[in-house]
Amino acid sequence: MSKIKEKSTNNQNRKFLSNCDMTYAVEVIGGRWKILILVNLANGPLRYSELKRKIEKVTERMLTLQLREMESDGIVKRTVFAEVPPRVEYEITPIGEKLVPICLQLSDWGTLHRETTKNSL
Amino acid sequence: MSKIKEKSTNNQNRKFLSNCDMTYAVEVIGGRWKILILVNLANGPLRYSELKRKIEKVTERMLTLQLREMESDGIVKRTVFAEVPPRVEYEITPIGEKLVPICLQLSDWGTLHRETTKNSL
DNA sequence: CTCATTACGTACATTTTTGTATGTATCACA
DNA sequence: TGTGATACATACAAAAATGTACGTAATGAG
Repeated sequence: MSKIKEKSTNNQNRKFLSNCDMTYAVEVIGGRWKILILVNLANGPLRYSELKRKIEKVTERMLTLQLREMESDGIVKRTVFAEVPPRVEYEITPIGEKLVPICLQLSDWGTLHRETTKNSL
Repeated sequence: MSKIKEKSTNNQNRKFLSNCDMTYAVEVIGGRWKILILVNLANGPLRYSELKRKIEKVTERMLTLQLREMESDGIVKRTVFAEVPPRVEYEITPIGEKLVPICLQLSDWGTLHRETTKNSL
């Protein structure tokens, strides 16, 4: 906003102003099941049915939908094996990996927040 | 899940299993306008109309709704001054502050992700 | 021949989120 | 007396997300 010469807080402000990337990131992980999927894949690839079992409450439809979105967002990779019965494996992509530590921080924050607010609210 | 003695990767798994906190955190920041509000408040308190001006596309209704939710989630504080015309200021709470750096990381990730995928997708 | 398994697809219903439009109280100022 | 500013509220509508129920192809096991 301010035109040209400014120092110290300017880097911060830059980031604040490029908020689209932030909103964008939240959209990418914002689905009801996406971060659960992400962290479940953090230990290595899993097939569809394994994911289904790990995330008990998700329906097949939702699991499929979220995986497809994550795939087209480039954070998971889908591999089909030509077998019968079918076998499909999902794994995190390198850029998806970079989300994992952030998710863990969110988890920590969530824990902290719960502990904090259970006393005050 | 596994009952008792396990070492190395166990801490990781613990975190992964406490995924509720993660989901919870995503819900807290998941509203369409919440992180924008958050980072706009990161430099100090703002009044309603100032927020409105900074986040141009938000409607008054949405701004109010999101602020109310953030208030009841304990990440922003609302202060009413008994003046006419009315004056209401919003500021981040200490625990809300702790979300800011995480949001910035998300922003960075978003930037990176865009740069990466614009070539490959 | 029948049944189970796997990884989905599809139609439809419900819920949640977001948006649009309009109204309101108070007071200062012209 | 009329107008503008502020920080909302409220009714209604549209859109997006999520859920429910059921179907499907291929094949090996019994």
